[in-house]
Amino acid sequence: MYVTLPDSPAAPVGQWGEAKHSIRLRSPIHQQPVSPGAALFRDGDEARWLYKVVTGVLRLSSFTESGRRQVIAFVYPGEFVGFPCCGVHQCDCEALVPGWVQPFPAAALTDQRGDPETHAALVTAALREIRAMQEHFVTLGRKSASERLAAFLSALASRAGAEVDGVTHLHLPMCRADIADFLGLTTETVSRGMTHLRQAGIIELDDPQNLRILDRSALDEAAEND
Amino acid sequence: MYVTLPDSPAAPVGQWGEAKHSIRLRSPIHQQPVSPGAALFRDGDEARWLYKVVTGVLRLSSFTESGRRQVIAFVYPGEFVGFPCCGVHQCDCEALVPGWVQPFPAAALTDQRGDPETHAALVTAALREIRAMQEHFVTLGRKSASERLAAFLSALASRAGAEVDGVTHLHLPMCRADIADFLGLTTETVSRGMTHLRQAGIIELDDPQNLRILDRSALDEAAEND
DNA sequence: CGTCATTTTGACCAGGGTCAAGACTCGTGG
DNA sequence: CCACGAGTCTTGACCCTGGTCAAAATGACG
Repeated sequence: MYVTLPDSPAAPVGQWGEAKHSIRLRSPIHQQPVSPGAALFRDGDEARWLYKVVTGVLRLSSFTESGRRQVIAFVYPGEFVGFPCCGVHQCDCEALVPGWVQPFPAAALTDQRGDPETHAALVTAALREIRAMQEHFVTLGRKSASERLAAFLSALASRAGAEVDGVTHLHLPMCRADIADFLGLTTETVSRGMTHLRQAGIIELDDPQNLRILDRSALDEAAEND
Repeated sequence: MYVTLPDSPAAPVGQWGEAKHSIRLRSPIHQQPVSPGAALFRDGDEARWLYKVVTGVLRLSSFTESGRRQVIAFVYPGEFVGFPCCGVHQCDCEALVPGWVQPFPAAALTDQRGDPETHAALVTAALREIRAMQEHFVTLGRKSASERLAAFLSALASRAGAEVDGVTHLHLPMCRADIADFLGLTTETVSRGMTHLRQAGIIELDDPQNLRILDRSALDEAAEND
């Protein structure tokens, strides 16, 4: 039986609100801070913990033996990260911005004794992960560069966009290289894609990290057809 | 509490042996046959069952709204298929060759009451699925056409290759178009890739569906570097 | 104001997609 | 038994998307 400790001091509420489908869980483990540069875990690490992002954004990445990087996912508040296989983490996990994560014992994934509520939440999250990855397969395998970028921005807008007067404001915590490595492109191609979307009047860039989506339906169309 | 029925007549042992890491489970549900052309389930179907492949090979595929196909996975004996999200299947599932599958109630994924053994096996399979998908991301996002094909053949050889006198014999139950849609390529590129591997002395083709891997280490090298 | 990292833009080129034609296999029917 | 046709696979010619290389713009920071 787990010892129940009081929750750590109230979850810091940052710029990244909790996602709508978030599952709230009481947990005996204190939240812990994450900061850019320091890895939460690395490929090959023994997986003692899974984490739920409370605030901030994490980046999962995997490497080829020849050093090429593939960004597996960006993880936003309310989402879980660190699903192990054979008790071992499968990729590197780093924070893009300072934030807080809530650890959960990895054993709760396979063992329903202890906290059944946590167990159910973790399994549900794993299934959601599988679905998200299947959708990303289509993006990587069957979409052009501009379609990939549009699909990416559209998905991010749904997760982290702030709608003001019919215009969606979107902050990108990741750099162009991160986006490129997520979409299977180069930074140059991502940059060119941004320029095209800007020239088409679909988005507006305040600076490389902050943009406004002027025409959401055009963006969604660009994500599908070209 | 589940009603325990006797197992269906002995599992037919076909050309595709059970994978080494297979998890044996007693189950109350009868095995069912699958044949090419008939879908086991389709994208959007209510997910009442998951399936463990006993014999045969299945193909999971997903479609763009514009009709482009992405093959998500090929599923070999011993592997599970049909992980739902929100109670719904996420892609189409068809058999490539006649075979048998063992159904498991989808509820056993999220509900630990009933059969805890099945539950644990399904969760473990889901985690294995996540790992396999992460590896495929690297293939789709960061490998050239020839690297993808080599990586594909190498992976298949590990799963389904038959070693005879130091030469790995491999039967491909899927057509070139299936391979292409799995690797994010075209049939022509897959075909050219096969020719290159053949001309390099790495593989030998008896016919399009049957090949021998003459130099496994060269194949693995081609999968990584080029 | 200088340095450094990131982003953008341009010029060039090649990997792989597209289109088209042949080769090969297999099933069907005359 | 052979002709025919459909489907799959292979090969060739061409060209476009997007990668590569290089340089200029932009911005952060000491």
